[in-house]
Amino acid sequence: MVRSRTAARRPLEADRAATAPGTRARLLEAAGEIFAAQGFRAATVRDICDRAGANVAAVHYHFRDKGQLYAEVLQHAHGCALQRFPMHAEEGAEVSAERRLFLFVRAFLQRIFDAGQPAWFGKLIAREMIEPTPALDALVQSNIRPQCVLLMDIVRELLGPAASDERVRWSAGSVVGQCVFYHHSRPVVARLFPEQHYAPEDIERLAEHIAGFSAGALGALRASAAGGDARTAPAARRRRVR
Amino acid sequence: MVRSRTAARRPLEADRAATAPGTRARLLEAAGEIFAAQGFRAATVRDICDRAGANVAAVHYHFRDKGQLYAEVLQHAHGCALQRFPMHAEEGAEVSAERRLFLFVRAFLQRIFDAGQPAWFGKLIAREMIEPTPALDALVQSNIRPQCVLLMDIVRELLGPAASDERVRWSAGSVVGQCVFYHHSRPVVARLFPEQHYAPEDIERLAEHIAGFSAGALGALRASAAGGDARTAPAARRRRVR
DNA sequence: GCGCGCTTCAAACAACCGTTTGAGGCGCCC
DNA sequence: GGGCGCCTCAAACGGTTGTTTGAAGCGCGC
Repeated sequence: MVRSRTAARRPLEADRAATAPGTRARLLEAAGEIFAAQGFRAATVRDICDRAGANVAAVHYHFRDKGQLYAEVLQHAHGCALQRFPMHAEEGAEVSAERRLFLFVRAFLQRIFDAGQPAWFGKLIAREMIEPTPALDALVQSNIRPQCVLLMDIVRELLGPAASDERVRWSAGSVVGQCVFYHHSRPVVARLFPEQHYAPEDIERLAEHIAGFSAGALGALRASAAGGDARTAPAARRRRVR
Repeated sequence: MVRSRTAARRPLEADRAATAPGTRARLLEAAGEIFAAQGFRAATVRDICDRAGANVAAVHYHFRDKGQLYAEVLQHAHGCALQRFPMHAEEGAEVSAERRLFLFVRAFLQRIFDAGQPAWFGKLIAREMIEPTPALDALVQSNIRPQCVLLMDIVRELLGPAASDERVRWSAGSVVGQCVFYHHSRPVVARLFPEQHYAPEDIERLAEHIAGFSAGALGALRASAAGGDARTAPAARRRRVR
């Protein structure tokens, strides 16, 4: 059978990756989905090539082998996620710390549960958590660390100046932990609570809960650190979030 | 070659699992380590049997197949972790909800970060999260769900009777999410905060933070749900945890 | 037209995996 | 002691996997 061919009208000296939806690009896309869904070992090059509409030998031709294909998929996914999710929230001028916390949480959830193009990026990262590869170091430095300091600034403001670095760090972990929980532990959550869904409006309400939960906790910690509750520090007063 | 045999002096009607360090028990132990280290798919029954000092056919004999072996490993591991770190640390009679929350969190962390015998338990669970196997259904029903309702009872008590089921569910998720975060995202946390360690005393302090963070949040949610903070409901008053 | 790279193809190769088989060892009880 | 379960063993059976092969398709410059 002959597949419709749209490809390969290009000068000799051009880089392979430069052509539009060539076999190589389709392989990268298909491999990303299948690696994310099945893991490196369980994914088969035959499945990948089938989905990409390519021959089995194409993997050996365009990439050296299955391992090299996986490495390039990781870098490709990293690049996609970087340009798709810039870290700054587009809100004007002065915003309260509570509001910024909510914005951070909502954006975090939206990225994680994004059903768009690189939906498999989050899963690839989750797999890196269990079996880290050398590619993780670069990802943490360039992508994750800036988000981390952004959150820690918000948390420190809500905790007040008396909070220790360890307290700030742990509290930031508490916020992020709540966010990633519903993604990383989704199989268990789905079995315990089938009524939980992840449509955009569900994400919005979940973000409100997590931000409200965390703001309440940070306010309480600030108050209790300020010496019992004999005199509640000014910014420790609880406010309705949103 | 003949291995030293200490096994198999038992009446006919006895359950197989009752004998001491028989082939079956050695298989469970070896399979746990290898499944945790390599994942279900990547682990081979030949590796497992080699480490257990057993024949390849032993898996088919004692368990039906590789999948059944994995399922029993999961339940065995969780059972070990549960009885190794029970939540009720020989504490008498009446315990406050805050105290029970702390006990729950600490036991949860201890099970996950335990460096002792079933150290691979946490890794097995983490793998199930991103790559669920059919064995997960049974584990959730028989082992995880009871823990879940236990936590939800504590959370509901701290949230007060006015809390909706959804609020209780999400708040329980917030507590568990904080706990699993440091384990599941350990590669990232280690790169961001190399100073974070997980010795028993670190676990203790981390448990205090998570329980305090959560108790503060639940108290704040209870107060804000009770109509602003014009009149704080009796049990909504924040108490020092521990 | 013709040779020349670049790319794709079907088919096969070699290795490995989970599972099964059938024979036998071993302790136990009648 | 002889039959009977329980358990273990080496060996092989299909099936699947990643990889390789050699031939062919195709555009392009001469």
